Amino acid sequence: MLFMRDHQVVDCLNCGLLRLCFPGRVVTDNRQRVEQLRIRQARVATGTWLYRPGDRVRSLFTLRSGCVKEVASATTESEPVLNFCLPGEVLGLQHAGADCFTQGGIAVEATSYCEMPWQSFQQLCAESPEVGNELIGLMARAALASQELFALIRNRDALKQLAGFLLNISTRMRARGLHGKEFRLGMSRMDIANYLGLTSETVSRCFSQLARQGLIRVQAKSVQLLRPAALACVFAGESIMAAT
Amino acid sequence: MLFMRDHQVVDCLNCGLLRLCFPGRVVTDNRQRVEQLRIRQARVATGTWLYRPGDRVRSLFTLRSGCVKEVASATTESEPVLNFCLPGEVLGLQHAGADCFTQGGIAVEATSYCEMPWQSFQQLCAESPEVGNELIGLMARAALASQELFALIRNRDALKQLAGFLLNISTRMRARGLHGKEFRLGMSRMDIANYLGLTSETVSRCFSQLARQGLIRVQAKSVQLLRPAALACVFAGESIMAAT
DNA sequence: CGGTTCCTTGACACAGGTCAATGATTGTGG
DNA sequence: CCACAATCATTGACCTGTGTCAAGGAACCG
Repeated sequence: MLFMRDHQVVDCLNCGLLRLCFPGRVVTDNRQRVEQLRIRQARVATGTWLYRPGDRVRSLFTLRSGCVKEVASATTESEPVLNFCLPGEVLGLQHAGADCFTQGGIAVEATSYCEMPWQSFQQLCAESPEVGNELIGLMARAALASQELFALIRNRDALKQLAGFLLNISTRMRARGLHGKEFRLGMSRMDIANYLGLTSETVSRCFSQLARQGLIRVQAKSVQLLRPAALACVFAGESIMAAT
Repeated sequence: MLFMRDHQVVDCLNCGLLRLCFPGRVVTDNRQRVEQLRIRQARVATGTWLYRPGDRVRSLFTLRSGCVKEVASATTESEPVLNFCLPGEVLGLQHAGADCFTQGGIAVEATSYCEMPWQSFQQLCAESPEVGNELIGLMARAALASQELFALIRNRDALKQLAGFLLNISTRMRARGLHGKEFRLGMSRMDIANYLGLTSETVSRCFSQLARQGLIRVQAKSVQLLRPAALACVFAGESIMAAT
């Protein structure tokens, strides 16, 4: 595995994802302040740890492309996956105010991200309560999303779980302005299994079953949702009616 | 079911749980400010909704005694339980900045709590960045705890799940200065089942099994951890060695 | 192009869901 | 304060769904 970190200081105001990091109004009110955040951009290869349990917490991350899985333990994989972070999403919010990471973050495919130091960010919060409120809102929404996924996983039905997982990914992609019906799942079947609390075999079988029923199309890591409404029916536990 | 709300304005500085709401240093630095928070105290009976999905978010809650379950849906129970809130813990943090509740909170036993308006609290945050940082830290820790529980539930073994659940409750009780080895589980078996993603029968069977092995003692809703170390072994998946 | 890793599919066993009946506990009204 | 009723907890028998083990095939990387 190549060590291909390649840091460079970034100008947020030229960043297309700017509004995804923080809502526009905060930024326009604080152009000079945002520039002081000293954000660094980096690209890493599959399998790279963005942070490990025990590392000192110094930064907050925003994904630009790729996918990062959050894991509970430092041991070599096959561990429960706590979350998948998608492009445009913020990573590491749960460690605000903590000394050391209690979790790890691993790129599951080639990933580029921005890294902003907490220190300068906290300073910005102190100067502008508005930014602090944005942070609080961001954390609250993340917590709600986390609990929603929580509920998803306890749907004691591998097929429902996978259907819910795909719909969740789709929704999050759409929220970032990407195609919600055709996307690439960068993570392995094993990662998905460790996320849903299943085995990779079962995940595989469920993919096949959904494909056989004509609800999705799977080509390696590319997934296409052919009948999202029917998929939602599967998730809800109803039989597949003639949904669009 | 009796409607036994009984509001009264509370003086936090005489509250024994004060330090549990917010760390001492914040309070001592802001005595006058805390008094302006206009906190109300209330007692409710089993089954009372503290808030329902769709209700406007106005307040933040702190439990003084009892237990509240957070649920995803407004329908009458038998729904996934997202979290149990124990005495001394803060409820509703995930709704910071939101308009309406997306979840509901139901007392699973006779419960008393404090209710503080977000409005006055946010004002306090704006005046004192230190309080804002406390809030952020509180939310971050809550998110981490939530993800830890997340991992717990995916232990695909009903016995391990229940062992982990009991240890988790025990740890949280101890963190609040209560007995960690002997406590009352106010919620029903069904609630526990809905929380762990099991059925009430399985939960019941696991309680019996742990009791049969001499690890716990169960008397209705009272639970006593006889061999916590052995319980931790069950949770970890190891066989029960001669742990204390 | 070859080797490794990952994905898919099959056969089988077992944990836990489902259905059902009995026993304990809680709360209510006389 | 006690008795009754309703809810909740426990236990058993049976069956489905998913984990486990194993083998073959596809995709990815050097």
